Amino acid sequence: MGKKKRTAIEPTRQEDYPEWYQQVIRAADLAEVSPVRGCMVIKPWGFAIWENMQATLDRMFKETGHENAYFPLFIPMSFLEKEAEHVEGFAKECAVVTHHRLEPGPEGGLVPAGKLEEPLIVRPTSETIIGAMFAKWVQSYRDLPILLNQWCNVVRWEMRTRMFLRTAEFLWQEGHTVHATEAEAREETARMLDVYATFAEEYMAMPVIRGEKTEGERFPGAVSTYTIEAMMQDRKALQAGTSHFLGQNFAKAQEIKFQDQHGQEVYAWTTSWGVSTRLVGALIMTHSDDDGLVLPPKLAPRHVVILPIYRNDQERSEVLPYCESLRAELEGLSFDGAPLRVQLDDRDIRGGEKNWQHIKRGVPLRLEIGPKDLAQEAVFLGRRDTGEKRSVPRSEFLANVVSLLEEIQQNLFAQALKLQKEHSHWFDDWDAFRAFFTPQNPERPEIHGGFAMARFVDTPAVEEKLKELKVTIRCVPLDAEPKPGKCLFTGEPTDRWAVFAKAY
RNA sequence: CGGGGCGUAGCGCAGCCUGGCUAGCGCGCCUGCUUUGGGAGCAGGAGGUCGCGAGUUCGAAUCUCGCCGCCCCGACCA
Repeated sequence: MGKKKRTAIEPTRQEDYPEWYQQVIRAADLAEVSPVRGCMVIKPWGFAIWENMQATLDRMFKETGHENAYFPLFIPMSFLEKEAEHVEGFAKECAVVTHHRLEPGPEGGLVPAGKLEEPLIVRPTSETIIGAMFAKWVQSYRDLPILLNQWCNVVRWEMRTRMFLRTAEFLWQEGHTVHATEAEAREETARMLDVYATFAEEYMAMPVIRGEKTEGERFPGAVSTYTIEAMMQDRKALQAGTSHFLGQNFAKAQEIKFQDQHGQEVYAWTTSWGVSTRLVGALIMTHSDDDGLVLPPKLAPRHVVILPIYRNDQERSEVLPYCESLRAELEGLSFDGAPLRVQLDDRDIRGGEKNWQHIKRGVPLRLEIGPKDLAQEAVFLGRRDTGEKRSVPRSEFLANVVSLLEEIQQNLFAQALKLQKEHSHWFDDWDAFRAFFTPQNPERPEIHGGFAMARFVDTPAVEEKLKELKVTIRCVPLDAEPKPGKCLFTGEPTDRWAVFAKAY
């Protein structure tokens, strides 16, 4: 009779969004903080989601002509120093290795010994080390393009960390390519942004805005940075992937040059692009609800979990074979080009508890199978995204399960798109813009704001003004039609406009 | 790195201000019985260097100082 329905996650999103996020991760058993400052342990369920992301992206990279390779974790400090903007961008957050040995200390314990002649940086990104290799590999226009990708970990010594969204060490992929012409490199940059956007929308069911970063938000050393931006359920923006056109900046810094068709020695054009385990955080904040994680079927480690219900050995001996055969039939079906991922969970714990575990972990479909279902040749189906529960004839379920998963995938996308649209507005008026981003209760800010679209001129003055509101320019959408008028912040005439939001 | 909060059993917390029996409570865990279509009930039980280190004191979870970690806000960033 409580006025509030009990939710699996407390607090709810409305009550305390950041805490809700932490609790979802715990309840779904995705990850834990580790004894190492700023670093997380990704647990099997969380890692399985990442593996599914990896598998799909890896296939997409290969379909676009890329090959995987691996470069060292350690980068000589002098490499990082080569590109001025690049150094400045990363210098503040680098882990530095200075010794190569440990010796017993004077009062027990160990002390570093064997000082390195040149300190090594634990890679925050690999432009420089890969560029050094590119310089060796590229001599002729016939060597180009080189299209590489690596899956690895990187370290950025962050002041403030959040599980999946920002940790000192994280997993990612970084693509690095070299091209003979600017046009080709630009095309590559655009192609990979498109791969990311497609992945986000079709696999993560997460609508994104494709856009270009302004000067202040650009990758250190890049000529242009492109991004996909997604809206989380607290209406903050999350940069979910970036693709950089590096121009000849790194080529010049690292002497990546070749002889073209005319025998002229020229600098090459490079790109880089990456997505990280941050995508898991994006996934959580896009779809999950007050009962825990909600997973889009295409990335769910399990599509269907079968929960046998029985009271005694007699019933058990009848129910289990029914479940087994159901599993076998389900595994014979295919969804998104692979066999259905099915779990038969016959652990000896209470049904209610077990059921909730799978709800909290976001399994798209649950089948509760007891004697009644056997008698009716039916399954009792629970659907995670809508919460709907109903009995369905077994044959009908088997005939429809694949399209049902498709429907869930579509539904999650539609819901997320609806949220994004509802909280995206055009602004011509500074006061309205400010009101949009000002919480009602500054002590304990409620969920507010969203994506604001407005005209602007790309100057530091604008970014200063935005700082007061804790708002950033997310991007200039790629499909932005020029809209002549005045800059919302400075009043100067302009036809450029951008998406503004509070961001992670 | 600046401001704020927190750190007591696996999780969530009380106790601290005003130092003093054996450090409690809820959930979870183990055992038994009863249950069983829905996050079970009863009984019994296990589990704690009270974040770490110094200090004050006859005596510290409690007071003082230092350090570490986590969370929130800021600066910075994927």
